[in-house]
Amino acid sequence: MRLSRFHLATIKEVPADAEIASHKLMLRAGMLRKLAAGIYTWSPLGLRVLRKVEAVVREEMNRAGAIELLMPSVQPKELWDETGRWEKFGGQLLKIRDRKDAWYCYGPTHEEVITDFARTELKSYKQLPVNFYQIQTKFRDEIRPRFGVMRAREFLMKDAYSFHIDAASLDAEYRNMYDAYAPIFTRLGLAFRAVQADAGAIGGNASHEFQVLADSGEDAIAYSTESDYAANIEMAEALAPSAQRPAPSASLERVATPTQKTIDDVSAFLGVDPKQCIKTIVVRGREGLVALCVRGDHEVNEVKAAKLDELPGESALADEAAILAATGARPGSIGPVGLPESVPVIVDRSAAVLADFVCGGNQDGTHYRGANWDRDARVTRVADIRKIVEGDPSPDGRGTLKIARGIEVGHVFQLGQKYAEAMGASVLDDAGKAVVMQMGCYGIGVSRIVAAAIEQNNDAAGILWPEPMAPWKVAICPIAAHQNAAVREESERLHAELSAAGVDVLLDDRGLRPGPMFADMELIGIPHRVVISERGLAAGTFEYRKRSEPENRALSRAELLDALK
RNA sequence: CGGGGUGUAGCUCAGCCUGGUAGAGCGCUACUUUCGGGAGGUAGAAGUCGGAGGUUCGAAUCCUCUCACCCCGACCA
Repeated sequence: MRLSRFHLATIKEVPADAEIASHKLMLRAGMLRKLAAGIYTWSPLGLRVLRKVEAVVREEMNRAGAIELLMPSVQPKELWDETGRWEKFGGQLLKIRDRKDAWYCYGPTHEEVITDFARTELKSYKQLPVNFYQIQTKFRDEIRPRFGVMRAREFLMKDAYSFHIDAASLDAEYRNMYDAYAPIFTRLGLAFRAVQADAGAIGGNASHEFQVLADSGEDAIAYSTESDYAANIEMAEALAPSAQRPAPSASLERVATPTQKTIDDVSAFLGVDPKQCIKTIVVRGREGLVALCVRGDHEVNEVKAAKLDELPGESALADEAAILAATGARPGSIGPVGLPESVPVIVDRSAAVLADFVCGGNQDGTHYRGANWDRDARVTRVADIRKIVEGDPSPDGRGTLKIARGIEVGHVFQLGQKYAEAMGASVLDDAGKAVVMQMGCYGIGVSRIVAAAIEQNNDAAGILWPEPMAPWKVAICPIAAHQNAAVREESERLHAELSAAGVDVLLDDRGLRPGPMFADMELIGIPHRVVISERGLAAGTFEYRKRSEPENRALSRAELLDALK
């Protein structure tokens, strides 16, 4: 490729609204252009990278036995009504209307469409198992898109869906996909970790996420110092403390805390460790309100809480008026002591072993000290409802937990029969009996991988692409070619030779001065650079530099070709 | 959804408080000198000041409405 015939549009200034390295660099390198919030044009340069990622994903999916197809991005409402997700999916679903006023959505995911496809295509157990995938544009109307293509509304995703006669077959394919994902991210040069995950809105049983490790990641993952345990912090179990609850030794006493509402304020005011306080959160339950109690230094894990039987499947804070009506106090003074019978009190495992604790007084401007479970406060149930913190014991009993940040680039789910059941997707088994199929689904955020790779691989000069996703492998940079025919000829010859050898090579024939030319090649992250100059020609060597290394090397022609092929 | 902020040339921004002929840097075009780490000179093109309405002799500037975008929050008990 001759750069003079390509469209490269790098910029020196950092665009104002980019926050993180990958977003800044993608804009500076001219890979992206924003059209609207969370909606981007991929420039020719950006697209080259995106296509390379796509190619690796496609190759590994094919290798793992999945079959590619392509589904429509616009989907009729009727299909989504069948699973109830037209309503349940919420605001992320972009709903649109056609000229006849019929409703459609722009697909945020394709369980409905693939299940519809499967129920008409698949009739016999002999056609199973089968795994269909596509690489396609999705749209999710995110509350707050940010960081460029890291969290965009429109994005490119690889989504695969497998169909099975039974759970054992699903399990095997789940394992197969899990095993196929590691080589994808490894080939793309990413440092990643597979973690146990919550199934979220997609639903289902087993679920793992593949997280690229990066400080700018939006997810938190917990991992053990001693074992290979790793889980999204939403899922990581906080074990029950081994200690038994001490017997009460203090008597219950109401104290005035006129302006102290937060745990920090109350504990400082009363001279008590936050670990001796109970934090009470009031959420909307299935019927009425539910009180969630955790230790003062802990936080409620909303994902865990949402799974409680007492909650309607989501964790939403109660509004102040409802809290006041039910407890007699406002947030800041709520506690488990003396709550009405109608409010279940769910107590976290760590909170349940406290004695003589401080908690809200259910009367504005007061707290209790010396409170005790059972004696003073009713316990409906003890459950794991808090977020783990660093230093908690690992749930597998080996080591303690640490927390790292991650970018979710892949997610595998066992859906079970959730969609097949709702949409009536069944096949005949070997006894001629209709059996509802088991399903799995497996996603990879293709466009997000591009951003994640940059987060992990950049320096002051720009991007350092892992070779498999670099827009070109080699850049040829002629110095002062306009005044030196030999430089021109040698550059052309090397370009032709490498191209013929199948090397993805870029000849920078724009005629720029060396400074801007080098700056551009470094910014866009070409892994290998060869400088052709009068100096080098005179010495009979090529000046070669690896993007990841600080020094040039003088190579003979043979050495150079060897290094680049 | 709540709070805060910003919309002026392709990009980054100044000008607005205190109303009076639209600015800078980068980029772009032409010519020229220069040619191993984002060069210099000369000349030039380029903006319905997000949109609508209002106040005023006069609005980028003041007022009202509206749209878009950005940031923070949405675990506070």
